[in-house]
Amino acid sequence: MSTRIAKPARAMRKLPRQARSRITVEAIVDAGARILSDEGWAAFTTNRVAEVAGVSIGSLYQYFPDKLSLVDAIRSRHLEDSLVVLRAAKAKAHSPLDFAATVVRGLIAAHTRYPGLHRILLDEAPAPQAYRDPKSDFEIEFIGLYAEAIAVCRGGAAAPADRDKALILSDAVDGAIHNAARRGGLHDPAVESGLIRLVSLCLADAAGKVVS
Amino acid sequence: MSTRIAKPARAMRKLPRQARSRITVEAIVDAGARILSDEGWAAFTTNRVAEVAGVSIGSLYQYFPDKLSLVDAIRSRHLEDSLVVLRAAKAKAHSPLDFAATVVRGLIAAHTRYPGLHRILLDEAPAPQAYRDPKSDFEIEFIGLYAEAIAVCRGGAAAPADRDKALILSDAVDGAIHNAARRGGLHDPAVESGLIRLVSLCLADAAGKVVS
Amino acid sequence: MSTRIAKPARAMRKLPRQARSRITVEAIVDAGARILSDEGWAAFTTNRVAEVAGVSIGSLYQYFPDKLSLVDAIRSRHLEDSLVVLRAAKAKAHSPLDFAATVVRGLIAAHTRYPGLHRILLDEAPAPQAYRDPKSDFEIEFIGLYAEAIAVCRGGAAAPADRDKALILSDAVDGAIHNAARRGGLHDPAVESGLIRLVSLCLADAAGKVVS
Amino acid sequence: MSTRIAKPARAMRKLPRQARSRITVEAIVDAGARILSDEGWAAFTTNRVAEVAGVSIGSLYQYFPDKLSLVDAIRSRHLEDSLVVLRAAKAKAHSPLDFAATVVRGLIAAHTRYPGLHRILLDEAPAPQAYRDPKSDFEIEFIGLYAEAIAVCRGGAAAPADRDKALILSDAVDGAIHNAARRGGLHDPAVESGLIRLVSLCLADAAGKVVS
DNA sequence: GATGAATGAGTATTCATTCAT
DNA sequence: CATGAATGAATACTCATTCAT
Repeated sequence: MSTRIAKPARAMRKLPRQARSRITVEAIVDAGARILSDEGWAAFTTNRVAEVAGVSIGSLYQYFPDKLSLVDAIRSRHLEDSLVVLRAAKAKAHSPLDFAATVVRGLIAAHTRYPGLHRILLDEAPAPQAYRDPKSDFEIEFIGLYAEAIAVCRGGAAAPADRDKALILSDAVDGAIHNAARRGGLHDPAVESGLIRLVSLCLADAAGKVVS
Repeated sequence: MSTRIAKPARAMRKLPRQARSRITVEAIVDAGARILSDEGWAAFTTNRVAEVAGVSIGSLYQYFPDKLSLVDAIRSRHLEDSLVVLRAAKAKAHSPLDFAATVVRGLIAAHTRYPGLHRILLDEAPAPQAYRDPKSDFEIEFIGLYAEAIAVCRGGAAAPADRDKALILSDAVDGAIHNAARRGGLHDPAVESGLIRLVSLCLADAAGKVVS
Repeated sequence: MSTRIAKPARAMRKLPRQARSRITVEAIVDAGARILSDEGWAAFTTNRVAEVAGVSIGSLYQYFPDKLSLVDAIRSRHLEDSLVVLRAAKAKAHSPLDFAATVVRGLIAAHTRYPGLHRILLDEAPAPQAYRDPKSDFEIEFIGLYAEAIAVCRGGAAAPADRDKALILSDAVDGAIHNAARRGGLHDPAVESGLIRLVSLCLADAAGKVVS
Repeated sequence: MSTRIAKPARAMRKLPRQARSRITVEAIVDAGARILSDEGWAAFTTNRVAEVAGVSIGSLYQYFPDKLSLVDAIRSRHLEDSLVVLRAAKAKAHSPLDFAATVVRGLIAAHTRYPGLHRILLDEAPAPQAYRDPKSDFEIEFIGLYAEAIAVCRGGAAAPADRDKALILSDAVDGAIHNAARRGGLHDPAVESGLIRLVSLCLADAAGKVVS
């Protein structure tokens, strides 16, 4: 969650069809993520990524038309993780508390994998145009999942206004998670419980219910 | 809110004493903010800032030891704006709805002045060390104001747990505002009303009350 | 002789493996020496060196981490020339006069190739740390050759005190050659004969003999 | 010895006539020498010199037309010290050993005062045109004093060839002293005695005598 | 396809020098 | 005379990207 992107505006130059290619691409993305996470945006140079990936700079450009497309690929991975969390949580939306707990714990876990990466992606990496694109596949599905959760919670059909509320809720959770990560307080129990409370409160309210 | 900073780690090289100097410094900061807002981080070159400020590059470096210190100066301005909003809202904290409306509208207004600036500051500009410092003067006062609002709302004395709740709330509002700004939807009425609802809900809940 | 250095403290960034690379590196060092010799330290700009070498500035930095390392490379060449002279002269050390004549003429010749270079290297180019290092490979071999010459002249074994005398003699010759070069009087016959006389006098004296 | 200069090519902009002016000029030269000696050539900026001298940069340029003229002024001081040594030694030239001891000890002392200064002046500071000028007042007197010493030692009248020999001897001593200073071995007893031996040897030889 | 040498536009920063006050 | 704010040409060095091998 957070850096909202799905279809990278700058797509990969060619889809890796052969096994060897796919391995190369993966090595590059891995190296990039590791450098970004461990050494920061300043150390994230295409030549260094190629070196760490054990690949020549020429090969890197065989698969990524430019530096930004590499960042996008790294970012996309993380967005997918967030989607997985939301998809899993939707099933529990009948109980605001269960939904909230599942989402919050899942997102905290997703942000724990590469601790440094998200801060860099958020604070230092230049965001592509598509970044704010509300029309991106990711954005549509992600907000849609929140909206469905609201509908499920209400026990009725989905309403257009649900998306508005979903948007606010999604953004709020995004801010809370990332700012906690920035502070290094992602695993503070008060953060988890406070955020779960916020989510269940909002979900219930959006669904026309009241939480005790 | 958002980019949390107070005392710029990298201070200015020399304080402008004479009137002429102060004008120069102001022109530089203004030019920097304008470039950042209108043209993005990539165009934010020290030489370009000096040019737009109508000042020589040497003068820029007379007052700012390096590029980052200029970014800090620009950032500090914005943080002060956010503090002003919170200070004003605290007085209305007895009514969750009034407090929420004042804070949300104030912050939206504060983010309207330089529409592009905050996204750049958040997404592209490299953040200094102090950025995540929960011990910064700004952070302490900002969170403190939220916590006091909770106490006022409850009608009792301030409790330590108030700060935890204030933190979550502050971060959530931060995320909602900035993501809306990213999308260009900062003035969507649904955003304003939805966020006001979120804030009053959380404030009331934190104060042990229930909102109808 | 003069600028005493052997292993450049600041080594090259990468060793040129391919033939193309070696040519590039050589072109850069050549261009640097020519500029230093003909136009002086002030004109010795990395961009200018690259231009004269017919190479891009990027290529220069591919092989030399910074400007100083280039100066070191140029300097090393010259030191090697001086060593060659001393090595050749040692064989004639049984006769103080022959040794003196060989050394003096050889050094004068070595300083004639790039007339301006040595003055620049001595007077204007910033000297690296290792410059005064008496422990450098160059210094050790260079002084050692003088000391051996003293021993050979005496017809006995090498004594520790020989190094002390070798040091003084080496430094004195260094000063005489370079100051003559500064004056443009390197080829004045009086300089050559006077210096030969000085060297044979000192060598004989150090070896416990008397020159007629 | 060494940095040969007398009449600075770039003279001072105006001679300080009034007492206040002279004090200012002295403060500037002092500050410059101190910075050069303590912090090196890189720290030797006109603005910094002015600051250390407690003078405005404008005032510095009132007395020195440019940076080089300041360096010249600092250098001249040192040359004067060397002249004083030679003048004192001339009286003892009847004894090669006495002359040699006086000169060597005096020069070593002169180079001890500002230990760092001479290395900088020699290794890092750019030398002005006049530097190698054999026609400079300093050079003429300095070499003349050596030549006179030779004549005195011989007990006869001065001969033209004496200057040639004086030149070599002067340059050799220069090299020995400065290289020892570079190594930090200026006070090594072996250096002093070795150099005294060299000087008396050459002086006696030039005067047609033999030293035991 | 892979390689890595080469490119060169671009950037932050310094510092000698001027000149309005 | 003194001040110090302002100037801006100059420079070392980086790094995304290309392309000959």
